Amino acid sequence: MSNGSLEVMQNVSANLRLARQQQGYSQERLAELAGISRRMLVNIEAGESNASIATVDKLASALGMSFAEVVRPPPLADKELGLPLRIWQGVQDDSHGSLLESVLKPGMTLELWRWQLAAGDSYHAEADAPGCHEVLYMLDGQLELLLPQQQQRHVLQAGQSLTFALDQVYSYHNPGLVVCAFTKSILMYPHA
Amino acid sequence: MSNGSLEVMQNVSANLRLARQQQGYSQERLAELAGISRRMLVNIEAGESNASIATVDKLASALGMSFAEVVRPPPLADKELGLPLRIWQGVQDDSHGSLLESVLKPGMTLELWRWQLAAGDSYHAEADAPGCHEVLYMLDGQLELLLPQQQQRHVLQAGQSLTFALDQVYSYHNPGLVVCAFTKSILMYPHA
DNA sequence: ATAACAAGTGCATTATATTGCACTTATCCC
DNA sequence: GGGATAAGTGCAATATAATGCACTTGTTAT
Repeated sequence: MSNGSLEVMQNVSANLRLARQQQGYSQERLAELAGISRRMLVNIEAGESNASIATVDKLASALGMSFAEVVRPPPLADKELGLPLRIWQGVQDDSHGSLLESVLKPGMTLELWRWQLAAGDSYHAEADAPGCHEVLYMLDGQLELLLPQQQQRHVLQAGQSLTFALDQVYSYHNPGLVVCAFTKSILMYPHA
Repeated sequence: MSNGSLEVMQNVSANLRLARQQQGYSQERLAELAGISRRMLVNIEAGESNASIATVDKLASALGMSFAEVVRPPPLADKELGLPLRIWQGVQDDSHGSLLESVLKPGMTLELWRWQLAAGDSYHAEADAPGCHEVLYMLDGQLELLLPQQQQRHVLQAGQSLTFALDQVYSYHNPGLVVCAFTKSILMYPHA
């Protein structure tokens, strides 16, 4: 039992219920997928249970989420496309649900972009000037980064970040089934 | 019981043991501080127990850590596969529903943070060194930024961004009814 | 050598997470 | 109306997390 006062469990119940509803599962179906009883899921969603790590992990997996995602404080609710954005520079939009926009005025030593790539979408970029570095921070979903010159391929998850030099070709790809979102910072001055 | 195969519990045991030793606590002392039995702590550190959320949370608190910190993969996950490329799993620090997460390793000329402020929560900061600039980009909710030295007050909405110099006091406040989230970039110019 | 402390083990006991089932309530559809 | 699905409740039964204690092992210090 245990009262629902534990903050972490409150996060768990809120996140689970939201994710379950967004994916269109009933409690019974999700419990079945996770391999736990529906009774337990009811308790967890109601915040009336102090679940074990394993139980929460089963539910996270069944929903395609990481444990950290389920445990973290309230979700970035309206993740879907079309949230109000103030745009400083032109928007390049490639029709099927992807979105590229510059968050900052151009001409600074820092560029800041917010990107969304639709499921399955890709983007290829040529090499930029030496001394430029990119900082990528995943907000939602998954992103696959390809660096052919280094024969490297990385899959980034929400919450992870990655830094690399921009004097090489690279390409993005969204391997997931849902739209992914990330911020892309470009540092313009030379740096060790 | 449960075998020690669950990845999250492996993280928990490794992180707890490391933090406990770094802070110079014996198992008995930590168990006492956390309000759990020493036997349980032994099991958890040995990875032989599928602990409950509440138990892990008690231990995290006793060590001055956040739940997320205890659950995250060990810091060695700092995988440096290729030299110019770094993946970094953010370090979180959440208290009473707000969340401050360092997205990048410290020590770069660019810092990148992800913040969440609980509804009604505030944060006050003293003046930083000249030459530092902040770029704030709202992801969700509302944020009120106060710059008392300039007698300015700005309310930012999701999608908006704002830049200001850090050589002055400033404070954040979440005036909304829901949690707000934003990224906070700090640019550190070597000079000027 | 003895004492003292920290860490690990085995096991019976207790507390509680988890299950299963029967039931209610509400909504939607034919 | 009746039938179907989804969500929530109460309660006994079971599995297991969590406790307490006695014990071993290893280390350090006097």
